Amino acid sequence: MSKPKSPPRLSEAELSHLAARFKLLGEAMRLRILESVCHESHTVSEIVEMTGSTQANVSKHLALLANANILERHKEGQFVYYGLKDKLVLQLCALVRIQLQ
Amino acid sequence: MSKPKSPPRLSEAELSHLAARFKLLGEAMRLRILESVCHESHTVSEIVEMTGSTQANVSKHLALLANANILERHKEGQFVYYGLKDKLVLQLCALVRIQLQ
DNA sequence: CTTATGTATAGATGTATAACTATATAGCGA
DNA sequence: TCGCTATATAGTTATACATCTATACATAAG
Repeated sequence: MSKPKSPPRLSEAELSHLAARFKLLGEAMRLRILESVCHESHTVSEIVEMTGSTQANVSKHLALLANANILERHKEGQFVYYGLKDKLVLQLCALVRIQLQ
Repeated sequence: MSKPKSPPRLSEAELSHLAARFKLLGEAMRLRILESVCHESHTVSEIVEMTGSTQANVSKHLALLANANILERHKEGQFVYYGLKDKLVLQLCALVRIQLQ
C-alpha cells in the first residue's frame, strides 16, 4: 500500500535557486540586454548602444547574467563579446508573453 | 523584396510586464506559497502554517499573486481560499528547474 | 451586542540592488 | 614609452520591497 503521496516539496536550496533565476529575469534592463544578444553575440559597447543604458550599468548586468550561465563571454583583443548561452530563457519569455496575452 | 528583417523588438510596456511577471516569481516565499496551493486551494491560515511565515506577510504575497491573476481567491464565510489560477507558472518552474539541472 | 477567529492593511525598519559618477584595468596603436 | 579605447569595478545614492508589529475589518458563535 502506498502512502497518501505527499507532494515532493522543493528544498530550501532549490527554492532559492529557482527564485534567484526568476529574479534575474525580473528586470526590464536585463531583458533588453538578453533581447539584444538573442540572435548573435555583441560587444559591450554595442549592447550599450542597443539598450541605451550606461556602460557601467550594462557591464554589471552582463556580469550577473554571465555568472548565472545565461550568457557566455569571450574576449577578442580589447573587445568582449557576450552571447546567449542558455537558449531556454527565450522559451521562458515566450511562455510568459503568452500568459500576458 | 524584403527588408533585412530587424528583430521584432519588444516594446517598453511589454518588457516591463514581462519583467514584472518574472519578478513576482523571483521570491522564495512566493514560490513556497505557490507550491502550497499547486494541488488544491487552501485558506490563508493553512498557507501560513504550510509556509511557516507570518499571517500578515502571507496575506500580502497572496494579494500580489491574486492581483497578477496567478492565484484565484474566493471567500467562504470567514475563510478565504486561494488556489492556483495560472497553471502555466508550474511549467515555468519546471523548465527553470531543468536549467538548473 | 460581545467575543473570538480569520484576513487585510497600515506603519516602521532593514536590506537588497539598480543606476550613477569616478576610477581602475587591459589591450591596441603611435 | 604614451595615449586611446574597451571593459570592469568601487563608492554613492535612491528606491523598492520583504518582513515585522500593531491594528482594522469581517464574519461566526454565544
